[in-house]
Amino acid sequence: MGRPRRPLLTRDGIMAAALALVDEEGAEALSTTRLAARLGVKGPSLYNYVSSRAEIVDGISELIVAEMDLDPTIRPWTAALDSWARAYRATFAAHPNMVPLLVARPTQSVAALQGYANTFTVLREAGWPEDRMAPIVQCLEYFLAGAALDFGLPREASLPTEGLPPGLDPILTAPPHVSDLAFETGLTILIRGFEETLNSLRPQQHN
Amino acid sequence: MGRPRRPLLTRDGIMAAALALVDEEGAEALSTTRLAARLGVKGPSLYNYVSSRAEIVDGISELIVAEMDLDPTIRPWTAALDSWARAYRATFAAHPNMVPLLVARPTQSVAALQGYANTFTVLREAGWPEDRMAPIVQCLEYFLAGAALDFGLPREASLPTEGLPPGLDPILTAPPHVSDLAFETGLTILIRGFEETLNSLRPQQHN
DNA sequence: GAGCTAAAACTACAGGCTCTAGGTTTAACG
DNA sequence: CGTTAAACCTAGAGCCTGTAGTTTTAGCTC
Repeated sequence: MGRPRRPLLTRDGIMAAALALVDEEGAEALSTTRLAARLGVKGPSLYNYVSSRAEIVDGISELIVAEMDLDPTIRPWTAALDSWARAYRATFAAHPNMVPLLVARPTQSVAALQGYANTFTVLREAGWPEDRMAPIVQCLEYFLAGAALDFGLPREASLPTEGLPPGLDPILTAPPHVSDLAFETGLTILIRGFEETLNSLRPQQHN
Repeated sequence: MGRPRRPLLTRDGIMAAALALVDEEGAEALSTTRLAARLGVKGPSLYNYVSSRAEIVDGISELIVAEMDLDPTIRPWTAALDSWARAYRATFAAHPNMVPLLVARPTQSVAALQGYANTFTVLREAGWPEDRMAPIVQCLEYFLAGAALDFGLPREASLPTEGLPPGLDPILTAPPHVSDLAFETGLTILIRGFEETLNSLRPQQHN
C-alpha cells in the first residue's frame, strides 16, 4: 500500500479510538490488532506513533484524567475536597471498563499531578501543617479508588446460590443504589473527620 | 510419557504453586506454561484439574482470603471492624503482586462471604438497623480496597522529573510510612464516624 | 490373572497476542 | 528531478490460552 496521501493516523486519534474501544467493548478488547482495525489500518502501523501497548493505556488514562475538570477556586477546603471526590467518582463511573486498567498503574500524568498540587495549595491555605496533608489526601484517595473499583466489577455476578452462610441478606437484597449511599456516607464521615482533626490541631499553633 | 505411577498434580498443588509464582515473580508471570513448568509438567496438563486460567486466579484469591483469619468473637462492633480492617490490609500487604488480579474480580469465595455474614451479625447485635448495615460495610470496604491497591503499585515509579507543577513537595518528599499514617487516619475517622451515626440513630428507636 | 475403562500425562496445533524487520509507495524538500 | 524519510504494508518470531487426539498405566471387573 505504501505511504498514503495523507496520514491515516495521529497519536491523539489512536488514544481516542482506544478509549472508545474500551468503553464500548471492555478492557480485554484492547489489543493492537483490534484497535488498528477500528482505525482502518493493520496492527503494526500503530508503532509509528506509539512504542508499546502500555503507552496506549497510559494515553487513555491521561484522556480520562483530563476529562475530569476540577475547579481550583473552590473554597473552603472541605468543599474543595468534596468537589474533587465527586468529580473523581463521576469520571470513573463514565468509564467503568477502564477501571481495571487504571488502578493497576500509579497516576503519573501531568494533569493528575496538577490536581494534587492544587489540593495541597488549598489545604495549606486553610492552615494544615505540612506533614499532615499527604496522609489526609492519600486517605481520601484510598476511599475514592475503592469506590471506583466498584464500577469496574462485572454486574450481576452469579453467586453460588446454595451453601451460602446465613445472614447475608443485607448484601444480597441490597437495592442498587447502595453504592451511592456508601459513597455519600463515607465521604461525609471522612471530611467531617478531617475537619475535627484540623480543629484539634489549631489551638497548638499558638503555643 | 503416558500416565505416571502417581499423579504429578493436584488441584490444591496447582493453586499453591500459582500463588507462589505470583508472589515471587509478579502477576504477569502467571501463565499456564510457566506455572506448569514450575510443577514439572507441560502446560496443557493443568487442564485436567482446572478449566481455565481464570479459575486459577479465583483459586489464588480463595487461598488468600482463607489466609486472613478473622476472629468472629471480637466485640464491641467497633473493635470487630477495626480488627477486620487490619487483617484485610495485612493480607494484601503479604501478597502485593496479587492486588491487581484480586481487585478486578468481585469477591465471591465462600470464605469471604462467611466474613461478611459475621460482620453483619456483629452489627445487628449492636443495634444497627437492617438497611444501614450494607452501606456502612461497603463504605469501609471501599477504603480498604483503595488502601490495598497501594501495595500493588510499582515501587519507585520514576516521575517526569521536569515540568512538574509546583507545590507537590508533600507527596514527593513524603516519608515511606505515609501509607501507614493514611490508613490509621482513615480507619480511625471512619469508625468514629460510624459510631456517631449509630448514636444519632438510637434515640429514634424508642419513638 | 486378563481385559476393559478411564485417568493423567504427553505432542501438535489453532488462533490470538505484542512487537520487530524489512519492503514499498509517496510526500516533501533541496 | 533526485534523494530522503514518512507512513503504510507483509512476514514472522515468540509468547499466550485452550482443544484434540495419542500414549501409557492404574484400577476395577470377571
